[in-house]
Amino acid sequence: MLSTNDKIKYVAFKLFLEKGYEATNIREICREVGIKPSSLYFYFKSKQELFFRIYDEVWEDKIRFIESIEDLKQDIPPDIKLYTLFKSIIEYCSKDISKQKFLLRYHLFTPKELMNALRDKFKYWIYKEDNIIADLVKECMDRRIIGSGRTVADYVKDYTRFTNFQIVEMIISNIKISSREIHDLWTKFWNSNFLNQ
Amino acid sequence: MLSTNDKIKYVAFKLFLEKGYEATNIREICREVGIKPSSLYFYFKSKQELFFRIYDEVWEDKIRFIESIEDLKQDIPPDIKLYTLFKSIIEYCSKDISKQKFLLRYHLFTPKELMNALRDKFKYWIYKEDNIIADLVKECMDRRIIGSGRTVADYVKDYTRFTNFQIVEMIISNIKISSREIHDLWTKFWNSNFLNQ
DNA sequence: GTCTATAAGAGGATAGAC
DNA sequence: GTCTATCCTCTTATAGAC
Repeated sequence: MLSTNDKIKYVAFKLFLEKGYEATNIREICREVGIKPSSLYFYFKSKQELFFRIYDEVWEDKIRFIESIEDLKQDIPPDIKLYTLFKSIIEYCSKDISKQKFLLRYHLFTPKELMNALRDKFKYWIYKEDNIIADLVKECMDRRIIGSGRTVADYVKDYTRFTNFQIVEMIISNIKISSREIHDLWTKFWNSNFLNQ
Repeated sequence: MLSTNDKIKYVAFKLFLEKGYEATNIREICREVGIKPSSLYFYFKSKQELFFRIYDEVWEDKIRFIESIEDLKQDIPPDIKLYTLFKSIIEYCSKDISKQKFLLRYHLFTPKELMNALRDKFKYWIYKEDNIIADLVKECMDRRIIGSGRTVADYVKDYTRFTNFQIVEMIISNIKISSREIHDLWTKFWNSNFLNQ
């Protein structure tokens, strides 16, 4: 059973995703939750605060998932770890694409009144995600698995670009990527972008 | 010098793209145009009508561009025409990506009150675009340039999917695709999806 | 914690003068 | 064609009772 606080966030997330921030109003959220608007303001001091709490939790969930991947903590070659990370993220998104669609919506079409705060938050979370990837890339370079002619940042950029693109494809086409496809996509990507450079 | 009608559409397009339909209000459009709200209602009977007129014009512009490509009317092999069409569309989008970003926004995150009408309009325009591609695909099959093991519709789907994804990549990454890249992308796509099937 | 009641303003749209 | 003035509804948010 969800607490009132969680119910509000659950309903608001759904409406912010489907209808967008501006078109979603407090009354509708409250109607679906089964409370009066004044009660919502007991939990969240404004519509903006409600939105940002949800936004942060979407990212928190993703980062926590990545940090919980057991294989990344084991003594495994770092290139295998990069593949495992990619595969895990795609599987995480396949299970429930709505969180990624939410992020895409607000990164691509940010409401003006959320712009400044959202840009800072985005930077913060991307930095966290990039650092995890950068550590693995560094290890690959140290062990000479990939060339040192490019910077770590370049490799990280290619990796996140590749991963994000698969996510966007899943959102737009509304299809899931099979294990076989994940493997094929990775092989193509790894051979053309990371090896022999 | 733009007419008042065109000025309204120009300003409204910009705001509908950047702020979204719900967050854009008539008063703001009128302020930027330099008229009073009641004057806008002389040209457009509602906010929805204004939006749909803009939406249709964005598609009209794209279809008119495609129909104006001289090479598609010449006596050239149909596979070369398919490449020319792809190349032309990417160049058309490179010149001004905002129209495609507008379409992506409203196809991916459609305001509820526009949903039904927009779905019908979308079907109408996609049908037009697909027919142009289907004609070229049919010619390729007739001349045995591509295999007949798949339906025309399958080929068309692959083609539009491929093209649209390059457009989405341009929108999200905010970069343009060079002539060289257009050619390489096409070769890869053609060899893996159209030949020997 | 949840309610009723309401403030204060912004929204789309219209009537009718010029 | 463009204006002034205004209608009516919806919006976020708050005050204060229980």
